[in-house]
Amino acid sequence: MLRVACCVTSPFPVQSPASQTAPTDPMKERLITLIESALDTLIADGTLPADAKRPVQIDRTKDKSHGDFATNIALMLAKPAGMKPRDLAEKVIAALPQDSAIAKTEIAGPGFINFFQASDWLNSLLDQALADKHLSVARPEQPQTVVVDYSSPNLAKEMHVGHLRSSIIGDAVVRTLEFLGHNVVRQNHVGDWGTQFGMLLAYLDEQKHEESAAELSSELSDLEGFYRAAKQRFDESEEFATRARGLVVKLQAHDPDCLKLWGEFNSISLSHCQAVYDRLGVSLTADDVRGESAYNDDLSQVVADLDAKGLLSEDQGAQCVFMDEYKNKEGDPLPVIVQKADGGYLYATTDLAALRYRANTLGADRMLYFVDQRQALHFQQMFSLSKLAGFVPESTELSHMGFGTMNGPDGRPFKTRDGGTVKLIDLLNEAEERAYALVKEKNPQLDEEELRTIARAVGIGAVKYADLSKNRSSDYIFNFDQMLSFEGNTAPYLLYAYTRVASIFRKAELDMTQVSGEFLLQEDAEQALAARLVQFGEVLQSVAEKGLPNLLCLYLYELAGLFSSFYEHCPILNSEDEALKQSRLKLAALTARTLKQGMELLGLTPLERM
RNA sequence: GCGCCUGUAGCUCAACCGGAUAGAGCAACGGCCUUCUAAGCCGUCGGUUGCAGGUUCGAGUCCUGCCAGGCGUGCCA
Repeated sequence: MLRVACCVTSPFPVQSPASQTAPTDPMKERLITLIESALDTLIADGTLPADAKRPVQIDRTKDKSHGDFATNIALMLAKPAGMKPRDLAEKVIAALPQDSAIAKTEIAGPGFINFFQASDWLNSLLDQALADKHLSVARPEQPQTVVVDYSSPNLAKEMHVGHLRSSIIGDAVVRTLEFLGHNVVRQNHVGDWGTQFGMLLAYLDEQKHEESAAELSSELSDLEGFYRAAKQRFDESEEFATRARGLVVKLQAHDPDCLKLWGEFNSISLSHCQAVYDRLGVSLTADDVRGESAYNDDLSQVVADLDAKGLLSEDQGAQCVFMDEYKNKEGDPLPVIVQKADGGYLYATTDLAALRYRANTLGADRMLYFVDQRQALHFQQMFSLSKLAGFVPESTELSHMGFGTMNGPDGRPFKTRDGGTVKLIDLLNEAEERAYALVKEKNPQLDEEELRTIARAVGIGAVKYADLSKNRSSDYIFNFDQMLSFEGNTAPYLLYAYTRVASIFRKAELDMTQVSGEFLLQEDAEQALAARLVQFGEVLQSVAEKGLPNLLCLYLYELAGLFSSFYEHCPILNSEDEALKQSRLKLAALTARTLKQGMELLGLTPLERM
């Protein structure tokens, strides 16, 4: 694997322009403005010292009895003001300008100020979202160009479960960034170069003398088997291994025969990858492929430029850059080796070239790398060095969105019974088969074609959601049964919630856009659902900033749960009051659209029935 | 040795910049289908947040020291 698996805390923090221009929740912004105004008043009348001002923190409350929003500002300023927190809170409230969005304020606990939002205000937010194709999700004031490096399989091998996380999580973040209005450039940095390739070409060359072209072609279609055979030769024969290493150098020297062999691998292997992407619903295409080899011509220049900057030094025959921040086990400076003693270039050299390309040619404001956590040190070094060398502007945000290792139920790295890697395609087949059996059992009356369509959405969705719903940074326990249980916090739960809404509109013979009237939110279930609906944009913003799709999963799961509760407790079509019926239809319609949009951003396929 | 990550209910995971009574799902147990899809809803049970200190009005969250596991640490990617 090349760049298989979260979020690492870099010792060299990079600025996040995203967070500076981020549109937050409109209600929070409004409250912050009001509170700041109140603080100014208190400073002016001498209640607070002039230097007491600090960022106002507004949180959504967890408990409804605490209202909708809360601020701890009185607790923060109690000491500088020399007042008891609750007394200060009282002053703050008294100094708050009138605002129609707020129905009530209260002091609670040690000195929190709780805000209860006015129902008119909430209703107007809901109506705005309903009237907007973009669901009232704010667009950035200044869209960024975000280059996202994800999936990036090794073309020398078949894709396996280790590639799931990067591909799926990366794709969800990419979709979210695009929806928000950023300019996203996908980069599939496939491994089409390097030592492993030398081994394969050496083996291919060997086989050419022993097999017909037809046999060879057939053998190549099973890349996995081909790779194993080559690896075996490599491990067993020193002579073969030497030849393999030599071929890497020949490749780098653009030897025509080598290049021809190499081209055969690429086209076959890429077609396998594309089939998996299509099946998985990952939005990558051939246009997004820019493999390691694409930077070959620039590698010598990278080294020369490092030299020109005075960063390069030779050590034991290799061309290295030493940075003070990085030490080895003896406490001596740790090098980044950019050219081996034999003249060959390395992974690091390629990544530096890629960083420069992405900054200069692609014009990246931000670069995200969805790559295995184990490569954290490598990326820290690359990020530091690329800025030190001036390959990337200081202002560019560079983030390694690392993720944990894929483990089996035993907590050990995930393998098949015989110790091999699990092919992605096998996993997807299994998921669809299980889903098919379940769908058929629940809805035997559906025709075959629809059964298959549903099984695909449910099965593939379950696999993706299992991964998306977990925090990127922790190791991942891969469990077939859990992944495909289809109960609880799973993709089918979200899909099901959506079909329930769709079913209502089907039954009523209404289009989801054919809703009117005013919101009348009386029941707890209605209010809770409504309050959650207006938080969609805020959640998407977090996903885009942090690269954590599990936040969107959590939101959608809670939204679906709140809808289910509403659905059970509040009759919609059977409502006796026509105005109430219209209000509930509107709530259902907005829920449906939010769920659908959210699922699409996760790369799930919403279904009208299941 | 040094560095990074992880440790929360029996299991899998949440917990927004330090905030109020640490939440879900699975499993277990008990209710709810003549009424919009029961892949659902409602409820019960389940916790010394690895351990010990510290900072704070307030700590799962921040600091220090331990313990356990994983990963990384010069010519692989």
